[in-house]
Order: sequence, then structure tokens, then C-alpha cells
Amino acid sequence: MEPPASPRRVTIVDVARHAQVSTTAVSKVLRNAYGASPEMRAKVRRAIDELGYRPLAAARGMRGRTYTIGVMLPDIRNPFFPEILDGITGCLEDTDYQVLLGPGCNGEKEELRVTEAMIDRGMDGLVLVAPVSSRDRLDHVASVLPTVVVGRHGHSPVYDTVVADDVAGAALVVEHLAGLGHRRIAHVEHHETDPTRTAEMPNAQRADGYRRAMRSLGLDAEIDVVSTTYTQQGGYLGAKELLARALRPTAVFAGADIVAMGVLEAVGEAGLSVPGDLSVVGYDNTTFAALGPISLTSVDQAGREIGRNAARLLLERIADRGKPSVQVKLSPTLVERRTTARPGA
Amino acid sequence: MEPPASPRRVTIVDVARHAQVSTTAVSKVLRNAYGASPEMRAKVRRAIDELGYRPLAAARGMRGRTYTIGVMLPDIRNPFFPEILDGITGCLEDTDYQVLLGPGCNGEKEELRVTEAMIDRGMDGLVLVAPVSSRDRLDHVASVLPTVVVGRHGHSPVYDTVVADDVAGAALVVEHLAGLGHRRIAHVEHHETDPTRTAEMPNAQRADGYRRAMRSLGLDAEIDVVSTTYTQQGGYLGAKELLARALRPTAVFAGADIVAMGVLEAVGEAGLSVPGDLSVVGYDNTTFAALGPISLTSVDQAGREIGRNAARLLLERIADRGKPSVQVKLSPTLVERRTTARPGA
DNA sequence: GTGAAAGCGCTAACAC
DNA sequence: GTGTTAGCGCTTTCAC
Repeated sequence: MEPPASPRRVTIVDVARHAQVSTTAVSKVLRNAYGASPEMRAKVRRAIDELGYRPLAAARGMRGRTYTIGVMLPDIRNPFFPEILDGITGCLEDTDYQVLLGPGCNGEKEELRVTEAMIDRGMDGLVLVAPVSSRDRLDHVASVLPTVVVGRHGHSPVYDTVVADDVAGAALVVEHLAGLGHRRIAHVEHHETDPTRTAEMPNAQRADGYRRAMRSLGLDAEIDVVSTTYTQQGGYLGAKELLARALRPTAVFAGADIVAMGVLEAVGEAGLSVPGDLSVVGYDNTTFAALGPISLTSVDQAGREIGRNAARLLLERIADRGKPSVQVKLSPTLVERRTTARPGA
Repeated sequence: MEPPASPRRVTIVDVARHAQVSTTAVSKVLRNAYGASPEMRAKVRRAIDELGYRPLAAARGMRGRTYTIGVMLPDIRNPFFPEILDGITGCLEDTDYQVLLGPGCNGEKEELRVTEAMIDRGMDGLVLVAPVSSRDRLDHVASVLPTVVVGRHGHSPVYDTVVADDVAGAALVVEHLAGLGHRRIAHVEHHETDPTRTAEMPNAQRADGYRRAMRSLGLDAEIDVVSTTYTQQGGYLGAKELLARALRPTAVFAGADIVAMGVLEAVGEAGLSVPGDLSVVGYDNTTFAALGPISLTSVDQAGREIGRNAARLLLERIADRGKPSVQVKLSPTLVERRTTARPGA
């Protein structure tokens, strides 16, 4: 005989009866709220343990909070995002909050679905990582729920932001390469079509940072940008184009590690060697940049730190929805590996 | 002036009033339940659109379902899991169900926390991917909530399972290598310490499949297994050990792609070439196996198909909790790339 | 086919 | 400091 379907969940009423107190008392203990004596707390705690009681988030959510934080990651496949997530969960693990993630979103439509789903499920707050939705949409979400936006430049009075300084990151790359003696340093960028959003996206900031850094080193004439997408395929095609130039670049700054993978493939096919014939730099310092056979020089964005900040700001905003919005900008660092060297080395 | 905090959500009562019907009617339309005329449905639908109404999952959950499916992934960093997730969401996107993920779990304690959180949040069903919890715990979870376990061998009357045939996958690898002329084929395995769980885990099945395949090819004497962990570091150390043998193997079957990465690194350090001196095969056919500079021969588990099956079984179980449990076993395929060749080629 | 009304488990006023 | 009680937004009997 199977045990007859779930034998009714233990509720706050059971706990109250068992502890011989009111449900209010139990509720107060659960929320660490003011107005319960130490003896009462002890009694209630014991009853909770003895009965194995756990509060039902849905029921709590109907009056108060659900103690749930929603995190939206654009692409679970991008190995940079888990770092951010670790930072968030690490910051939250000693609280009563639980993190739940939306499944991969790769467009505005999916983002809409996921953010709505999270609002409908009574999340207490949201962390949106590199969202592509319009500013209006972000403002709307943030007006409904405490929200922190990660990895997107641009301010808003209703939500906080945490970003890495992409302009500085690009400058690190250019300076590193120039320091090795490179002059013909090309950049493979992700081309954004939407003009209103463009300036807020990291890829645009990286391209901008590249141009600025080249100029300030007096390399204006060597600026060479190929527009593709942040994919392996994009990097492959971009590199093909660069390698076909009459005067080949001696170094390539790929806007993302995955792009660098495509670049490396194209270089290999062309029978050239890295870093002998061409130095290659990526961005994000993802897991595979560190893989032995690849060993890619890359920019590290301190994802953990980004996540930690996002979680902290979110808790602060949940505590005080009216507080002025905060913008945090973190400095990236360069991780030198085996894909960069002196030109012709 | 800021707009005064959220101007109260539209509820079922508002919709009922606007459509001039009862709340019962609205509820029926929402759930596509029996007992509402076509005209009534139309009226209600229109009111819902006009008011921009969306049901609150928490409130629905108090009486009925939350229309939320929880998915637990052990490690978001493993690029194999997104495939499964895609299969799940793909199967569910035309339903009213929404998928939410637990954040990365890397141990029994975290799994406990996440599964409890999901139960407490009123999930309608759970998909547990490669859980490490005890059988008792899995049985308990499944007794509370419709559950499908993915990537773990072993049956249960209370939950359904979906697995790839790891024994067959290992055989594919051995046969491929033997077909190329290899005889000294070594295996780098992940060593499981818990004896009760061991047989259910994919790593054990792969090692077992390796041994069986070697034997059935008459290569009993060449069986050579190194025990480490499914990490890059594990692969690196395992390969070091293998390369130090008096009679080196000519091929290595790494139990996971990430292990193969470590093997490749060790081989490179030893000044040997792949596949010239050593053929290497991975498992999972992850994103980086396909990366140009790596191009790793690997076993593909058809993650999408696994996910699709899991979602289908879960929906069936939600519809009928009493139905007998089902075990689905899918056949993997081998993807040949550039890390395998004839010995000494 | 339709609607009134009773709860689901919890929190928050408000009495005591 | 403690308990009583009225809902939160929805689903679900059960009358009509």
C-alpha cells in the first residue's frame, strides 16, 4: 500500500496548538518580529522543530513577502554568468532569502515572459543580468518590484545598477598589447542595431574604449574595427576578414572570449600561429579561457564581486524602496596567458 | 513626483466586475475549466485583455496549482546541462507552465535546501538533474511532489527517470578507438566514495561500460583505469600518471569533456602531440568540445531529447499522480573530431 | 450554465 | 506581550 497522498502539510495553526500559543506568536517568531518574549520564542522554535514545520511561501506572499529573489540570466551558456550568480547566492545564503533563476533568455520576448512570470510569482526583488529590454520596460519592472540591473550602463532613478568598467577594460587590453610593441591592433566587435539601447550595452562600451585607448596612444591611424556578433562564428568570420588585409594586424582584441575562440580557429586554418603571427585577447575570463590547450589572455570582470554588490543593493532597496538609486562601477583586471607576446616573437 | 507605489494589482474581482460576471466565471475561463459558455469566455477574455490582468501565482497556489515547474541543475557551469534545460522549456513553452531553476548545487546540503525551497514555493512538479542526494531523500521529495529524476540510474516506484545509456556510450568510445587500431586504451574515471549511491551514478556506469567493452573485444589485459575526479585538475593528474607508465597507453577515454581538457594540457606539457602520440576522447559533447582549437571527439547524450522526455513525463505525472513510474533510456552517439586517429599516425 | 460563499496558510491591525 | 480576527487573490463546493 502506498501512503495515501501527502498527509496534509503542517501549518502555523498546528505549531500554535502544539506550543500552546497563538498563531500571531508563531508568525512573529518566524519573522523575527518585535513583540515575543524569549521564553515564547523558545517554545515556538521547539514546536517548529518537533513538527518539522516549514512556512509555505505562497501563503506568506499573500500578505507579506515570499523571501524569494528572482535572477534573470540572459544566457546560461555564457560561463561568465555563473560567477555573478555565485556572488549573489553567497551574499544571500545567511539570510532567509532564496534565489530562483529564470531559464535562459535570448531576446526581448523571452525577457518579458520571464520578468512577468517572476512578478506574478511574488518575487520580493529582481536581479536582471545584461537585459536587452527597452528602458521603458526596465523602468516599469522596477516600479513594480525592487530591481537591480547588472551589466548595463545607463542610470535610472528607479533601479540600482552594477557594471564593470568596459571602457577601462578595453584600455587594459590595448595598453597591454601596445606595451608588447604592437601597433596594428584590431578589434572584433558585436554590432548592435538598436540605436536607443546601443550606448548602454557593454559591447558598445568596449568598442568605444578600444578607440579611445588607441587614440590616446597616438595609434589613431591603426584603428581597425570589424563588426560581427559575439559568437564563435562571428569571431571566425571577423578574423577571416582581418587576415585577408594587405597589411595584417599583429594583434586582435576580441570583444568576448567566445569571439576569441572563433578567431583562434580562423588563425589555425590560415596556417598561422598564436602568438607568433598574431596575438589574441578575449574578454570575460571565462572558464575556457583558462583551459590548458587554449590559455587565452582575457579581461576579468570580477563577476563574484558584481554579484555580491547586486545582492547587497537589492536587500537595501527591499528594506527601503524609496532610497535614491545607486550606481556601482567595478574595475576589471587583465589576466595574461599564452595568446599574447611581442609581435613576430 | 514619483508615482505613488504600485497602484494595486488588477484582480479577478476587477475582471469579473468589468465583464459583468462572477469571479467563478473568470476563474473557470482562466483554467479552461468546464462550465462556461462561449459567449461568457469571450466576454471574460476581453475584460482580461482590456485590464491587462494576470493571475497571481501565489494566490492560485493556495487552492490549486502555481503553474510552476522547478528544475534543479547540479552545476550551472557544466555546459551539458543547458541542453537539457532547452529540451524542458521547449516542451513546456506552449503550456501555461513556467520553469524556474534552482541555483547551482554542488552537494547534498545544497540539494536539500533547494528542493525544500521549491516545495515550500508550491512548485507543481520537479525535475532533478543528476542529484546526489540519497535514495530516501529522492523518494521523500517524490512523495510530496510529482518528480522526474534525470541522469541517475536506478528505479523507483514514485518517480520517473530519464537517462542516457552510459554503458553504451562507453562502448562507443572503446569500439571507435579499437577500430582505429588502438589496444592500450586507458580510462580516467571519477571515483565515487559512497557505495550505496555508486551504481546509480553515470560515472560508475561509464567505467563499467569501458571494462565490459574492453573485455568483449578481448582486451582484458589492457584495462587501465585511473581514479580521479571529473574536473580539469583530475584529468591533468590522471594523464600525468598514465604518461609515466613504462608502456604508455595510445588512447585515453576521459569520463567527461572537462577531464579531457586536463588530459590535453598534460599531454601538451609532456611535449607529446594529439592525436599523433595519444588519442583523446571526452564525454558529453559540451560546447567547448566543438571549439576550433580543441575539436575533441566526444560522446553526445542528446541533452535536448533528455529534457523533452523529462518534461513530458512530468506533465503526465502531474495529470495522474498514481500512474506507474516510467524509465526512459536514450542512446548516445559518438561525435568524431580531431583528437582521435590511428595510433602513431 | 451560473454565482454565492467558504476557505487555502499566512500576516497585520487592533484589542486586551 | 499576547491573542483575536479580518483579509490577501484565488479555486472550489454546492446551491440555484
